[in-house]
Amino acid sequence: MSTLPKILVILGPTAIGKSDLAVELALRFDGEIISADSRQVYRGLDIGTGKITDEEMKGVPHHLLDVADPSTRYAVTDWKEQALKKIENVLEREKLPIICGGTGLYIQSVVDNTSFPEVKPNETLRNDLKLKTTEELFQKIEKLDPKRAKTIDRNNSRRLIRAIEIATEIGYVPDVKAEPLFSSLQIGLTLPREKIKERIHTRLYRRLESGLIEEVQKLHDSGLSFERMIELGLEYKYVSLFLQKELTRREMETKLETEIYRYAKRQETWFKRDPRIHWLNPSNQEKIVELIEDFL
RNA sequence: GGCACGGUGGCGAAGUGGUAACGCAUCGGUCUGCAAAACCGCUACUCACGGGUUCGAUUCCCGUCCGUGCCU
Repeated sequence: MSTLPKILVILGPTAIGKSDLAVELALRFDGEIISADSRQVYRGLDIGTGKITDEEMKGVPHHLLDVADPSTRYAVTDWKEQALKKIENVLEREKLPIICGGTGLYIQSVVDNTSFPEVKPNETLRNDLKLKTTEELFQKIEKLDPKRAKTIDRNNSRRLIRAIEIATEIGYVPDVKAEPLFSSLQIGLTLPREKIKERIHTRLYRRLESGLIEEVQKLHDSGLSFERMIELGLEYKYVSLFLQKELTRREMETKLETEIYRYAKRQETWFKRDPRIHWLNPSNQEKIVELIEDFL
């Protein structure tokens, strides 16, 4: 029997209805929500990320929203560190921590407590490596850590650079460790692809009507570069391109719609490989509640 | 009605007398500090239709249909 503290995880692709469900469950099981969304951590990214509003929270405390400035880079390790603290706090208050979000890597980092090498980004090294071809980068990591080279994606320069960064600093790339700190129940929300596509469509147009474009313009006016917003992806990326006249309104809308859909598919692909996830239709609340009761 | 050009996978777009580049989407997948990111793989037994020439046509010829532009 596990004596680890219990946490609940609500995950799934974008536009599936995670936030609403999480609030309902928090009310029912006396929980607090810890958002696991790599973009909702940024202040000012509201409409585009579908950040929950105060009324929608219905008084349920939400953590890890608006904890970073969008011009700075916030990464998994930042999130993991903060999330672990928040979970401890919630547990101390004898409430149920509910992690809710669609960023698989973040969720995994606390569910499995995966380790990340303690090597900080080395900008000078990165800039240097950026000039090399993936071929060259691969040869470099092969020399530094042949074991890591065996499994790394040799076409992915971003990964190659990080691996080289780690290996040059500590000599090799350490294996990932996973030593869970909590006992977690992961509930995955899903719907047929067609449904997801539909929901993405209507949600996008709702966002456009509620001022998505204005939000991006405002962020830009306040000093956030289009370049950075393009990095942030999806809504911020394509609306930025539109505002810079690189896309027509129509092109922006259709491109964005398919990109969001593709993102949803990537999320599903990520989650699919974790057999511990209990997949359910978001409207099947009875079953979800039942699962949680059994778990608690 | 005449003249011209064109009809290639879901979309865009190459191309050749010997049997179909590429981009996007679709579908599948990867994942050791940027994860809404980065990266990988698959996908036209077929080139509007009918006939002809040819050993062989998507590619040449004729006709039909459709589209676009120009002209009367």
